[in-house]
Amino acid sequence: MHDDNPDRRPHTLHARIRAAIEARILSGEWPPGTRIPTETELMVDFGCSRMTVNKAMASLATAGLIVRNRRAGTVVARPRMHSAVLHIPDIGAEVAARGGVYGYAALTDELRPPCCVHLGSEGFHLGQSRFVRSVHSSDGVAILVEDRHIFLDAVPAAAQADFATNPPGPWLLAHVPWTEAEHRISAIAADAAVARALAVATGAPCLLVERRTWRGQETLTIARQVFRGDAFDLTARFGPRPDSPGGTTGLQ
Amino acid sequence: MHDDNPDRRPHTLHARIRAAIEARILSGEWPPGTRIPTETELMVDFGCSRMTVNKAMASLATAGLIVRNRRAGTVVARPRMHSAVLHIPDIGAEVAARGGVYGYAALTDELRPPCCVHLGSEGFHLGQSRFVRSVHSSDGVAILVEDRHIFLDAVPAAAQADFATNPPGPWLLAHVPWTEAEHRISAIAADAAVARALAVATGAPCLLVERRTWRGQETLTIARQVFRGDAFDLTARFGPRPDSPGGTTGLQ
DNA sequence: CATGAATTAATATCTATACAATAAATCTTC
DNA sequence: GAAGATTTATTGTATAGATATTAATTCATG
Repeated sequence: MHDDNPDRRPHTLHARIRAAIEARILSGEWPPGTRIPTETELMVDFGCSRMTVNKAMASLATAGLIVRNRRAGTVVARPRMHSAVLHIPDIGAEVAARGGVYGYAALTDELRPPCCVHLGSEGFHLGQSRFVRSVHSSDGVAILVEDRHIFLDAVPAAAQADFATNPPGPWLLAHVPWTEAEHRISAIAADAAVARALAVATGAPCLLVERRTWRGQETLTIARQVFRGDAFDLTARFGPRPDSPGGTTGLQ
Repeated sequence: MHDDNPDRRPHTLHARIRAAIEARILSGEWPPGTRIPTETELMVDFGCSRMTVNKAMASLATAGLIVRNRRAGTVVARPRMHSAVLHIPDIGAEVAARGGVYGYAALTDELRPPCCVHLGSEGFHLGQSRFVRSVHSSDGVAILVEDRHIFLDAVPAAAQADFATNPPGPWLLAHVPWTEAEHRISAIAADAAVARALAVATGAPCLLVERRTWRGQETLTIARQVFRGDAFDLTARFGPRPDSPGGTTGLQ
């Protein structure tokens, strides 16, 4: 028995409408903030009833792709920090939320030619990237060492961004819509380089978060973050159903 | 400005219908497998149109609480292992998936009187619990030390379960519906007891997962799992929208 | 009995319409 | 021109009905 829906085109009308709008958002044709046609206009465009358009739009709204307001209309949502169930941590915001003074310093910032990058045991062939190694601190205490690759094919704007004083994580979240992320979390012992950067003993337990983020098939960024084990934890709070609250991160 | 919805009762009709059915499922009045009244019956019960019932049911279905089939009707879904975005790991299944021989041994199994339990820096007053300390291994190598409390007020059936040969995690997942879970993930150094149980050096990096699971307001279980840092990682893969694939765990 | 055709019970989708709720825009009045 | 009232554009919810789709069941036929 072959695939029942080979062209990936949903067969129901409201699903097709949803897919059409979603495609324009994810492709970047309708960037965040773009005003989307009204239900009445879409009803004419697609030659169907408003209820059908409404079903498609309601689905996009609960998915967080668009924001709807009575009278004001519907706009493409900007990428939201807290939308993910295990959210992508913004260390600066976490430190500030606890009243600490956040510090950021870039140690390395360079362009890297297309190469094979290793994540875990796999190797990937990837295009030119901007590579930034940075240290993040709270009240002068180093908390996190981060190695980040941003792939310029997928995110050309990253070539001009200022990562000397601004951490790349929040910049990416604010500017780049993503469709998928993978976190890999493990415990490692600090090696000499990490121990020096974090001012801990060699062999001290650290939390390693390796993250890869995609838009569609395209890899946007790969991050390798090493947190001080005694200063950081990751917290994810969620329900078995998708409408549940998102996660948080916490400094101990 | 006070709370706009103090009684927590949704004001729209389809949301009230959804809430009514959801309540019966979560309370256990309609356990998994129960046949739910047809749309036509509910339409009469609630005195509304079938479309309104349909909207409520469609929402429950996408949330994964019910399973709908044409002609066959609608039944309460059974709790699914993989529904959570960061899923609750079933170590036995993970080991088996990699062709390893899974081992489980309970070190302690006792009833504990109502007391205050500490999780992180907070203390909670909780009822009588069954406490099980166990070691999980892969091919004879200890991977995980787990301390688990199961609260008998919330899960009375746990008093009779056999945890001498069956790990409590999968038993809970199979028997107890839950509404919310919190994971707290950090890196710690192995203390003497953990080092002995896992056969690693004292001070070796370990991944600590503290998990608390609720049904409604009631705490079902608290688990403290210490994984060998060099043998385990947690992987979460997800999208910014709720219709994305779930997470996995992995043994390295 | 076995096989296939017809029936039927249930969900799935779509339409057309109505009215409610919200907030932006506009107008009135001082 | 500022404050308040009114209009209006847009989304949100609900209804009643129509038709499509699916799969369990029953029935007919060999």
